[in-house]
Amino acid sequence: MRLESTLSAASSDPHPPHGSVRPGGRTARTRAAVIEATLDELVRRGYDDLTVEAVAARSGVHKATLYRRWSTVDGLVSDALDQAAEQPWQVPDTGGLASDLRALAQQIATGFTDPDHGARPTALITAALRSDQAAAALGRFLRGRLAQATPLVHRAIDRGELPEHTDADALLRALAAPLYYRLFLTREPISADLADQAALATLAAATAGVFTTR
Amino acid sequence: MRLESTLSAASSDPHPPHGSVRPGGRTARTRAAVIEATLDELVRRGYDDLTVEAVAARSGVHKATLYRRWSTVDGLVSDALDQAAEQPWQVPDTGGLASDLRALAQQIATGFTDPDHGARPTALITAALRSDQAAAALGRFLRGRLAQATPLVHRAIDRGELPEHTDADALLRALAAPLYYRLFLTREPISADLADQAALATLAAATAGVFTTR
DNA sequence: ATGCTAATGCGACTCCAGTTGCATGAGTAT
DNA sequence: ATACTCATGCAACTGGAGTCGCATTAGCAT
Repeated sequence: MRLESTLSAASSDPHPPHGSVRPGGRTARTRAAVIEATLDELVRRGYDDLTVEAVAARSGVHKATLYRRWSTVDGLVSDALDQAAEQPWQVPDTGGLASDLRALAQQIATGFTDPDHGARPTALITAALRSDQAAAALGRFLRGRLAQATPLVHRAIDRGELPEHTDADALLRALAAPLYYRLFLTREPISADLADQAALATLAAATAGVFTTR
Repeated sequence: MRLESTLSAASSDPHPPHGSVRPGGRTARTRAAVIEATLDELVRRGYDDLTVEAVAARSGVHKATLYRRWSTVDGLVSDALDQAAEQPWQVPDTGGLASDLRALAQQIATGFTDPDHGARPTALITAALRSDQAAAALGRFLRGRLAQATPLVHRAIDRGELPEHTDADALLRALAAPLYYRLFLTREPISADLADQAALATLAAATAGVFTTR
């Protein structure tokens, strides 16, 4: 099948693949197709049935190519996570700490529970816990998100809503932990109420000075 | 007409649970040896290299027997978790909520970080996240522990340290979540300070009434 | 456009996890 | 103690994941 008159729309991908010597159109298209197929397979069949051959079949990329570039299914999941980490993220900025925390908690919760778009993130993180390599990628992803959210805390400190030496990382982890704990460790459903509860609990602890350093 | 067909069908579970028809000496010994070998392998080689054949070799139980009773390595991990859940657990009771929470958080933290005995629990839970079946066993384990700890909260309510309608489950999850989050999701080391912080944060939120129902 | 080379396609091959049918041994009932 | 049944040992077999050498295609430079 020839693509001579191709618009090479995929070549506008602002995220060139890893250390490829030839980051041109085909390589990028291959990566996009493979990640897409990986996520599809994850959502439809689950990690247990995620096989390199299935991804090869769905993506139209040959099995040997997948093994050469990603080695294993762990590599596929890791790369999908790294790509997710590259996506920009809009952190809430409502003008007040309480509403910011609430919005952030809701954002996290709906990101995984939204009936339309929640399946992929959920499947991806569940899958990430299934190998050391992908777990490392998950760690990178979560730390990246955390770093993007710290301004939220610093704004609150500047407004005088939080003690001077509040540890932004500790606060944000405290907010996210209960949600992730239930989603991926106990695998219980979470509700909007739980997200609000996490926001309120974090707010109470933070204003009490629990997250201040020294 | 075949009368025996219904009877035999009912009794022909290819993977009988531990309440076997013949729970006598050998079966129990086999299970103990296999779980022991599974934990050993998990700690020494990790889940990635946990293979049924390795457990068979270490336990001295034949490979086919393992496949018959546990099906896969997931089953081995699940059974190890179920056995862990059967172990009794001593919940702190120091006479005060603050010290109870602190002791509980420390107990959880040291349970995974103690250089002598922390490796097995850590390896076991990490492994449990690697299959749906074992994750279900982990859920059972965590919910069981939770249920055992609720009296701690009820004692505090009786002492007047917490609001009347405080949700014990919500409070205890809030205490444990940050620790598990870091141990098994971001895979960061945890310290005694973090455990204290979790206890203090939970205390602040609980006394503020965040965990009250209705 | 031409040639060079990285990236991918292709199919056969290897190897080991997992299965199966039968033999043997341990537990239990009578 | 005897017989019966379930659990385990045993070894051959199967299937598919993963590998390899070579052919083909597409990116990039001149």
